[in-house]
Amino acid sequence: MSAPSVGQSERRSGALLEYLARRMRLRSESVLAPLGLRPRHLVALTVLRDAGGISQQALASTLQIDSTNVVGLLNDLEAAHLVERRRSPEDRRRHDVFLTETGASRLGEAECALASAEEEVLGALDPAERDQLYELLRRATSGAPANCAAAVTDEAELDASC
Amino acid sequence: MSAPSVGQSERRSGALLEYLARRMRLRSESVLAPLGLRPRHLVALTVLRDAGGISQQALASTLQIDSTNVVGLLNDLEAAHLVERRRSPEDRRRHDVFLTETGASRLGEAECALASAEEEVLGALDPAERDQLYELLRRATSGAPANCAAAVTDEAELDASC
DNA sequence: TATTGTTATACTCTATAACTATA
DNA sequence: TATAGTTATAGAGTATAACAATA
Repeated sequence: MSAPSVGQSERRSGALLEYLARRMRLRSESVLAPLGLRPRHLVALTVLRDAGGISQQALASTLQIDSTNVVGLLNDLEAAHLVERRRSPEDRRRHDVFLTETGASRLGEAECALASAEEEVLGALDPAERDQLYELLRRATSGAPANCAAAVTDEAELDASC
Repeated sequence: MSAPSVGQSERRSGALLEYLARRMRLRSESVLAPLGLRPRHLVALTVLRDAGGISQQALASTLQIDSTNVVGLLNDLEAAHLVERRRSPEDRRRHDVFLTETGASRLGEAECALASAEEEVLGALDPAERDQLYELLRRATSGAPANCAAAVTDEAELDASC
């Protein structure tokens, strides 16, 4: 490959995101393994740091994974004492999920260890561009994840436009 | 979740990328299904548009997937007449892989159809920011995918720095 | 009756090992 | 002997269906 540009004609970010995320995930795996974490554990911990105390359902919706799989994910993390399930006093069906102190510090270590993975995967970008990318990703992921239902209804119209 | 920021303390893009790519993949799936494509097919086609004629090994290395899985991937795409395997005249062990005209136009349709998925997933970004993101992703993914071996050796030092 | 969480299970994706053919 | 591609197969990851407890 001689300086290839993946996806030029329609300028869609989809394939590029998939491509870059895969590279990052592969490199992250080996860095996270010594900490007993997998990439999806990292994402879950990261979400819980900001949204601690949410229910498993809400967590599933935020992570966009099936709620049945949240069970296993939390079983892993709880067994490692990184998160805690507390039966909600308001609604006894619910479990509120919290990051433990151990979990918070483990997450910090993980993010620290990820420096080398980023170094490699984002090597083509200079520090300023990496900051820019981080900021854009942060803003994009901060966006309301709840607008899915509304957006789906517009789908047909959008498709016709191009 | 009240305007959460996923990953603030160490400012690592890893979890954000994984998170955003997953959202994009999930939305892409339903958009691509009518075209008989899956997200990983799209990535493969996108790479082949720019690097047509490469061997299956090289494709595996570029896509960062195991070469055994390239077989099945290409079987799918070849059955749909989107790519073509040609026995290399120089080295008869090798298959050179090419995007067909059908493949190129199907890829165009797919990218077009992905507009709605992007609209939804990148909804928090304005058009200028989306262009900026696209450009950063394009540059990051254009970087040499061959430097893995070299970079791995530096790993230990980098880890110690933070 | 609807919802939260759980289990069991099937399906997809991916990786490992052994094989064929060319070099 | 080494490399390109293939097959078979086991392991993760994910989704679907049925169930228990609570609302």
